[in-house]
Amino acid sequence: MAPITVEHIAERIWLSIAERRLRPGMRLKEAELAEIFGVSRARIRQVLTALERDGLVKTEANKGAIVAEPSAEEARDIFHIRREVEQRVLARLIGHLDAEKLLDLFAHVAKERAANATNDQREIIKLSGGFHLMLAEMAGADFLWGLMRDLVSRTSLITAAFRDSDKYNCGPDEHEELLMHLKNGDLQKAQHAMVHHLEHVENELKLSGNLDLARSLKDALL
Amino acid sequence: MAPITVEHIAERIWLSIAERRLRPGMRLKEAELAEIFGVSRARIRQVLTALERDGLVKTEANKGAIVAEPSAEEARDIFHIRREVEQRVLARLIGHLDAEKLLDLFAHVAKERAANATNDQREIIKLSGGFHLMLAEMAGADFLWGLMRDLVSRTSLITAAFRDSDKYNCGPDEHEELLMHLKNGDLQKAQHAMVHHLEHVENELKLSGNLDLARSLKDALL
DNA sequence: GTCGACATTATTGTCTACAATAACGGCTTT
DNA sequence: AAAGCCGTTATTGTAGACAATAATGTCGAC
Repeated sequence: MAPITVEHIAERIWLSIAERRLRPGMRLKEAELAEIFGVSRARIRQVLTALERDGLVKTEANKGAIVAEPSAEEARDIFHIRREVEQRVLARLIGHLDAEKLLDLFAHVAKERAANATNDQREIIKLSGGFHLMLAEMAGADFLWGLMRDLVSRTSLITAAFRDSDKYNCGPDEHEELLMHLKNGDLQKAQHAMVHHLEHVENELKLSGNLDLARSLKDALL
Repeated sequence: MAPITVEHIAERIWLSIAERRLRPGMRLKEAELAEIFGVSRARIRQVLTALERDGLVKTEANKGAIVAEPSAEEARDIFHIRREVEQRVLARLIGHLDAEKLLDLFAHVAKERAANATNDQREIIKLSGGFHLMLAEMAGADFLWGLMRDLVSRTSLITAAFRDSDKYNCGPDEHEELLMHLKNGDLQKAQHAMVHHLEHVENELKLSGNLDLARSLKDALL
């Protein structure tokens, strides 16, 4: 049996948040999580600090951790910064790209397509974020990769919080279009496609209106 | 006496790195640090994960932590992203600014000036970074604030690694000029001043120089 | 009956001891 | 003598026990 690692647990929680099974504001008690995953509290503590770093949970001293409750303004900040980071990633990637990497990327998109066909939500979420992280990793820029991991996590949370439908769709088509431009070595078009892609995701969220799902108790009663 | 908190230790190490008393590549053994600061290893562990999040140290599984060794390319990435984030901070700040906050900001610059006058390096470092964090905090944007904390830390490291002179100078004059534009409510000029300020800092680095060896850990921290 | 102080309980924060792992040095072997 | 294997040692990873803190419920006074 595979060992239960910190990353494994963190991913599990991330997916639960992205799938809306864990809602913003929900409390995450250490002992409870330790019981569920069959590990010690020390391990859970590491998981929670990692999740906090990625903006998925918020912890307060002596009060424990809850699933983060992003505001609409924060969501816009995140998309704004993400736009810049992704463009930078592409600029750095252009120099490091070779045929093998391109093949890997296209293969990844193929997997996304397969997951979409079978409607496997969990897989779709993992692969959608994975595509963007893959670009950052191939760019060989550790700092940007770390930022992207953060931004992808936060985007998942935002999507879960502000999207109407249950579908999480960072579409394969737009990913593939992007790859075509990369294959042609056309940075500007690739960046443009990326920006368009992100705007597409952002525009499907209800960021302007009042958010109605999973607010805190006091907000719900006022 | 004040209790030794995690943040306190982290700041202490951050300052040592910024002052070049801890050099990139230097090993940070948990037991040693615990001894020096008179706390348990568990506490040190928290400190190291916090420092890793801010890009100041790099840890490898079962191999411990070392002071991070940023590359010149990474440095450029960091400055590039920081430029965007700072501009966003200013954009968000404009709406939240009032007379009291402006006074606090000017007071902060005055402190910077005082520290410069007495040539108190440690204070200069703290205040220089603090100014930028103050802007982010006043903007009321948690996400951007977190990013800025990260970026300020990394900038300190970069400055320590790639700068010739021992002076760390995020000048008060340029900070004050920025504040004047904010006071006038002129976002564009403020952003322009910020970009210029950051370029100024970046241009004083030499991105080909490399680093030399390490002294003892105790000496670096005392 | 309501407000406030106090005791109780639940939860997080910290420390110490133990286990696992990787670096180091000596030994054997060719 | 050099290279590779193996045992020792140093260092990190993990777990469980204990302490501190905040939330909750209860009792008493006005």
